[in-house]
Amino acid sequence: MPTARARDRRGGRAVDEAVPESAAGKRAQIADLRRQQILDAAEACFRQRGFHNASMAEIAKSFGMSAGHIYNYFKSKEEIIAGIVQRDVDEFLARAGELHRERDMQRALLDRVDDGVADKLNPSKAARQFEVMAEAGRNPQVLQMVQAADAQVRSVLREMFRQTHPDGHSGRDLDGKVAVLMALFDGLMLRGLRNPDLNRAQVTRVLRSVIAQMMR
Amino acid sequence: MPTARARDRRGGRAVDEAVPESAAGKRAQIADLRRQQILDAAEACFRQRGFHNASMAEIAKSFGMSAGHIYNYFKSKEEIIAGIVQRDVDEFLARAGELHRERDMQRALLDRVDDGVADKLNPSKAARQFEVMAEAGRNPQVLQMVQAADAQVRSVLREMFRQTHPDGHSGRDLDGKVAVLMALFDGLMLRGLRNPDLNRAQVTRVLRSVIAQMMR
Amino acid sequence: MPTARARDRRGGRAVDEAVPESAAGKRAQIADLRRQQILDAAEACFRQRGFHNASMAEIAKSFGMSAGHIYNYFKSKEEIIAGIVQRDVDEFLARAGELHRERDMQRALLDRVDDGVADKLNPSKAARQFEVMAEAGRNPQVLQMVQAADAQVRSVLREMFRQTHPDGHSGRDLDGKVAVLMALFDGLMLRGLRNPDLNRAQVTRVLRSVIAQMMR
Amino acid sequence: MPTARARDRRGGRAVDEAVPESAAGKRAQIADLRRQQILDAAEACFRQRGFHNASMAEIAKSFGMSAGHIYNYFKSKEEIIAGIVQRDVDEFLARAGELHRERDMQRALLDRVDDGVADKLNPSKAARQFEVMAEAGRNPQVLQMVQAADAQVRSVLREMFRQTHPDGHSGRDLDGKVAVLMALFDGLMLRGLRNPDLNRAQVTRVLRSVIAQMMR
DNA sequence: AATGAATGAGCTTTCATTCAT
DNA sequence: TATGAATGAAAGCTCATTCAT
Repeated sequence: MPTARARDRRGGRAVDEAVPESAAGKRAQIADLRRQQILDAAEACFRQRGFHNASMAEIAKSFGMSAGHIYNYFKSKEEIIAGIVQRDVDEFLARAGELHRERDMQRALLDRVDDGVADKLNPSKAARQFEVMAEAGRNPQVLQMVQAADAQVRSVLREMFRQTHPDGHSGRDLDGKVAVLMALFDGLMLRGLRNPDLNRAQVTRVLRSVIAQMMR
Repeated sequence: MPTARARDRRGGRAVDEAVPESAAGKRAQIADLRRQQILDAAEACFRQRGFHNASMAEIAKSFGMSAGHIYNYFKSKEEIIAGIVQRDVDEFLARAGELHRERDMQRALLDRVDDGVADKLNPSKAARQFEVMAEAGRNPQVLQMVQAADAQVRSVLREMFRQTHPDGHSGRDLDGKVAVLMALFDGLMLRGLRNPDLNRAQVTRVLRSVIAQMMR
Repeated sequence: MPTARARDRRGGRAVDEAVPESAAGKRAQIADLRRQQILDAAEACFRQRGFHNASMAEIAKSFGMSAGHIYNYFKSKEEIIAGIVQRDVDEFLARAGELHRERDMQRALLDRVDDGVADKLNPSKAARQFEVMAEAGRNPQVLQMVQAADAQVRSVLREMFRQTHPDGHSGRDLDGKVAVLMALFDGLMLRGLRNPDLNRAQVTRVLRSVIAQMMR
Repeated sequence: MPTARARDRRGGRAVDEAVPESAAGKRAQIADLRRQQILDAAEACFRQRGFHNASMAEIAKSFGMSAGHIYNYFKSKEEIIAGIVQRDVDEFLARAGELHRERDMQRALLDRVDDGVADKLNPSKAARQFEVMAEAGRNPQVLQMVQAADAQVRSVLREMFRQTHPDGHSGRDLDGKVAVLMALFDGLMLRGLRNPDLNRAQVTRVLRSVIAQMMR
């Protein structure tokens, strides 16, 4: 495997990289790849066994790296956890960004309810969210990360409400509406685990109707 | 629950318990007390450090018992976790029971929205819920416990919807409505952690209005 | 059970005890009974689980005594082990005593070969002997006990050889013969465990013939 | 056995091992060394304190390894015990193998009586045998190992008896003779512990004569 | 005499982390 | 860059033993 990797390095360069790329840049790029591999592997292990039951050796072995080597890319297990939370958070923000770029945000949101429900009901994604939230309860760094991301999303949604009814939505309850809207989706994650037989189509229907009314 | 037990003792058992309560009875009483002490201490430790970071020694020391002695009351750490989840679940069911005993369940629910919101936004309670849900993701015993309790609550809420509109609530979306209603409250737990500045009164107002419309 | 025991105490006295037996004597007797009960229970537990895997609690529970109470009769677990070894040793000596009291010791021994073989091949008795011998390897008190008993048995067997051939058995090899004779029986214990399919009758036949020749 | 391994390396592998032996090969070599060190240390500790009184920490410290590191070579303490039993068994079989390769097995056996007696009377070797046998009484894996080895040795001895008297040894008592022959040696292990003053020369003399007669 | 609550030392085992190579 | 040998600190758990009652 080290051999294979070495070959890749020399062979592939000219094609997908700028010609005079510095050796340092090259190295940084590989380092980034390694970081992503580690995060991927850790994510899989954490999902199955939880943050504190998954061992570094396990993570390393799962993609053929030595445990010791991980420490060249992350200072500690904690930092890996933080890295994973960061990716979650980034994905979360990306979605909000998509919504934000739409012209009719309300319509876009309603169009996405189906996807959103499916996503939130996915039990394995949900389980990790809980792990993260539990971690946030005691790890200030993690807490700060999820709170910061949440603030950004709230700001997007606030704008959406304002866009819908420039005057109608009194500032008075705007934040409440945003909170309830977000709670609706967040709450689905618990639903998925606590009621595995839940019918997705039904939920989507009801949810869309509730949201539509909130926006009226 | 301790209250209930105390009632039993005075109320029902004059026959087999002498006035100077039997030694065996007193022992059982102390044993019960110890079990509760352990659960209380564990709860506190778990809240601060999580199920898997809190050690038995820590729990024991936190209320002055030796670690070894705990094993006279609980067979394993797992069993303590299960015991704590059971207490949560019991409390959860007790609330549903209260609702169930009301004549006008819809009105009772709306009256309780304020309390419900306050409860769900309590960050320390929320943190434990996440810990429990994360645990449920990999511990089947715990999963089964929360699912069973959830099923009971759902059945109460289904009845509430039916009571409101004997014919109006088509069976078709009944479960969806129940799910969304529960998701609303569940979701508040994430809100509380992710947005600590959330205004409770605002949320209550919006939430009450959304719920009222769902029931119409 | 304490009740039952109390009844025994009062009820049975006159019959099986001298009339004016002192209270102290009575107590000593009960204490003896308890000691035997403890040894019996310990023996059973040790047989199944070994000296060091059997716990005091286990032993106590197996016959309805509390663990703590055992310490009123034995100072430590070690002492129980010693007590058990002592009983083994006593039984061993009793057999030698029987032989010793016979007029024709050689004939008596040959008559007993069958029983001896059966006894030594009993795997559960054998297993305990090994436990004892292993213990003797590191516990001087136990070692001393088995060595002392062995010396007595050897002296009986020496006498047997002399009785058979007053002049023939040169002192020169007398001890060697005794040793080999004892080794024959001792060795059967290993045979029983290592070869569970061993045919007892065959062994007895061969063994008797070998012994007869040694005595000629 | 280590000797055998060393031979393999120099003799047979010029092909797949470069002169500066491969890193992987060297590592495997060190790993083997470590396994042997652990078994050696464990053997010594077990001899002094017994399987269940000797702690992993003790074993590790006795040759300067950390306790945790042992688990990189053996999955559990049980496995170490099994490893030690395996070494015993291998040695035991090696002796039977030697005998088997002789042309005149009977003569070879008689020549070896002296060594055999010395070996069996060695109290420290004997003590470990008892530990092993006691363990066999409750650990099926260990029991199976000693029984399998015993079966092999019996088969060699059966052949020896047949070789001596092609027709004379009726199949009828053949197994009995083998059993008694083995019991003689096995029994010496108990003799050595129970009678430390035993004169080895005497025993050898008597034993040789008894064996010779059995074979006649 | 008898209980069983309680302790504390010790056990096996796991694991994040370091470091020589 | 990459390995994996090695450590040491904990973890969960067991148990002989003591002691108030």
